[in-house]
Amino acid sequence: MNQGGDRRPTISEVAQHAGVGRSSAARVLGGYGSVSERTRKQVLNSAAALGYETNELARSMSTGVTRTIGVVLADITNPFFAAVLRGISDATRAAGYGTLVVNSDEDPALEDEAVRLLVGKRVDGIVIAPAGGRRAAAEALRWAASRGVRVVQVDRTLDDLAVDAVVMDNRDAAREATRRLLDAGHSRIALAWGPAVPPGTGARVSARRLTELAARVEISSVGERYLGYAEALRAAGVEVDPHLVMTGRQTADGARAFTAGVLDGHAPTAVVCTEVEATIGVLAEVRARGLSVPDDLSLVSFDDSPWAGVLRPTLTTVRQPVQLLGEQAAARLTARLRGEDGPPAVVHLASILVDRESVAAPPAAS
Amino acid sequence: MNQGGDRRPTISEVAQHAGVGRSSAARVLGGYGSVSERTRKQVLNSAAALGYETNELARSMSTGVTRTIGVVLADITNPFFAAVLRGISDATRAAGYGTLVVNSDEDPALEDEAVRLLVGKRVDGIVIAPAGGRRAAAEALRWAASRGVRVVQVDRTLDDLAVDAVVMDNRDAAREATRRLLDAGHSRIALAWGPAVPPGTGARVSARRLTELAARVEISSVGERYLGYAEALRAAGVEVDPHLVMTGRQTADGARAFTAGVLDGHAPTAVVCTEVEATIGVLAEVRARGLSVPDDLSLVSFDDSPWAGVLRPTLTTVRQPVQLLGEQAAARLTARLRGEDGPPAVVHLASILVDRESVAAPPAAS
DNA sequence: CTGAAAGCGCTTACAG
DNA sequence: CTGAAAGCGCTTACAG
Repeated sequence: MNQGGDRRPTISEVAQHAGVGRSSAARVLGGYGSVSERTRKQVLNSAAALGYETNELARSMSTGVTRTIGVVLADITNPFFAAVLRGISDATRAAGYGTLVVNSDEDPALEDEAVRLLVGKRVDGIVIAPAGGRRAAAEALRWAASRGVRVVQVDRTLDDLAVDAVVMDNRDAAREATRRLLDAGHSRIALAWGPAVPPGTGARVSARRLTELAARVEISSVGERYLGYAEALRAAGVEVDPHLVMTGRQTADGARAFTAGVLDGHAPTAVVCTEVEATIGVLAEVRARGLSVPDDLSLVSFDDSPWAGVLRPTLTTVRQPVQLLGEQAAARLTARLRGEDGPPAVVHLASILVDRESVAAPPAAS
Repeated sequence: MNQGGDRRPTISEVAQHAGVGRSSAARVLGGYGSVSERTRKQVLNSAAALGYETNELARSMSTGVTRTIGVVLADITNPFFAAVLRGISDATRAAGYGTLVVNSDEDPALEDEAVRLLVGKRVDGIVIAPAGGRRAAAEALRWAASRGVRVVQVDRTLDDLAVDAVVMDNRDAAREATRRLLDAGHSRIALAWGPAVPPGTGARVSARRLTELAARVEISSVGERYLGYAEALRAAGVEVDPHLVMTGRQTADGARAFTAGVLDGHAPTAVVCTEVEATIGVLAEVRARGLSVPDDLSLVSFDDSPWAGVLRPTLTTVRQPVQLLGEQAAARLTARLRGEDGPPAVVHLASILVDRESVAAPPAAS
């Protein structure tokens, strides 16, 4: 059995062993107040002899501070969120905090439950990538924020939630990506994926409706990317063709189905993929048809990955400083916890476009 | 500002509001003991009215149980560990636990610090992929385990640490992978990566020495993979050629350098890649030289990824149920926490070989 | 500088 | 069933 003595010595025991009062022992072990050099030595010796380690739980109980922050992300299995978490975790660790993670799977109900769990555990603050679109209710989150739990949003923002946020400049990034394709001579440019159409809505939606969805209903990062895409097209005098904007299920399979549909019709000559999974879905369909990137279809994707440099062709991608995103969010949070004041701010991080081989001129006769 | 009333109501306040004793209120809110239907109603009403939520911290303080488990992994940015964490997190959440994660970056010092942090926060148990090789000191971990903190090892095991473990059957998997190559007619088969040679040792090591490193010093999963590779070769009457076993820095760049070296000499016709990063390094070098997989070099890799199906050629890989690995580890831990008794067990999970296009017969004239 | 007391918000025996 | 008391292991005022 791996028992072996469950008890850990307490301050009282150390004090007794050292022959000093409890408060004195607490002062040296807790690192506050002042004590004579002599008693400090005695206490330290006794602590070492007994193998004393402070009980953070008890400490938190009396200080009201846990030095733990909660993190709610869609799915850490997604490389994007894994990197965000890494950034958060590194930054908070450096500041002396522990990190409690929960996956929300983009499910508002799970998210609410996660937030309640974290608040119940008395985390000092929460970093969250809110699920469910800009106008999501996110009751637990709003409740927590209003009760004084510090929260910072990462990657996405909610309407009417006045707390700090750190996001990528998604609109800008998508505009650049689209422009790269425009500059190469394309005008029929697809987007995988765009704003999701609420189930039940007919599949057909106007460009105007897409813009509305993007601006109000969609997860803000996805919405911003659509907006950037549309802006780039319009600036080049190209109309947004709703057929070329994916509005179905936001998964690799969804992207693949979208690609199949669009390739069967008046096909695009290029595509912007806003997520790794979108890229994978698009490529799967393109390859299944024996088509070639970039000869038949040019492609720009988001979220650079080590694989992008090893695929053939190598992929032109929007590289986002994802880990930095997490670090900044955590930094914002710890600053607030340190008492930093001031109105909520939203920090935008710029991305860079990495040119590789997946963009070429459109096929001659189209 | 997002303050707004930092105070949350306590049991005492609810009791007062309900006009009952503190203990009664505690009984209904804590869900223990027995109370009359009447007082239960009153308490519940008051709790709702005041917006009472139990303070888990205080509860933990008196029960000695935090319902939180600690997880120490090398790097969650690695898809393998991300999936492990996901599995752990799902399983523990279902069992009502929170998950505190820390990255160790394969650094024993960071790992020790992480374990201490977790023990300080009084986690109920720890799931860890120990860094530093089978014989690692892992002082904090051994200390924790000996003090009654439940620990289970995942993906790797330490010598002389008598606690549960859940691992992949790495030796078996590597044997299969190597055999696939042997069956295709290869006999010069490289391994990226194999056991790391401690810095300072000359680059040249014998096959015997490699086996010793694999069995005793190397991280157990990596060691097992080397052992499986060697067994398959020997079973086919092929000698292990130490030149074909990567012993340098275990990174994508290290794998690339190894590939370059080996391709400059008496080149192998096939390679087994035991990690995603190894695969990426090998492919990078192969492509830089304009060589073709599988015409010039056959390849089997570990850790299936969505990308593997989209690369050309698609990659023959060993698919491991990584998320399951995490789930099982967490299940083991929660079972122990529930009081399950018995000697420490190590659970082996089988992997399956997914045949795709990256294996062919060796080039005719070699 | 130092010690005894009270308090953090729960749960756990202990009487009624 | 119900309430008052003690205790979990710290920190925080309060006297000396």
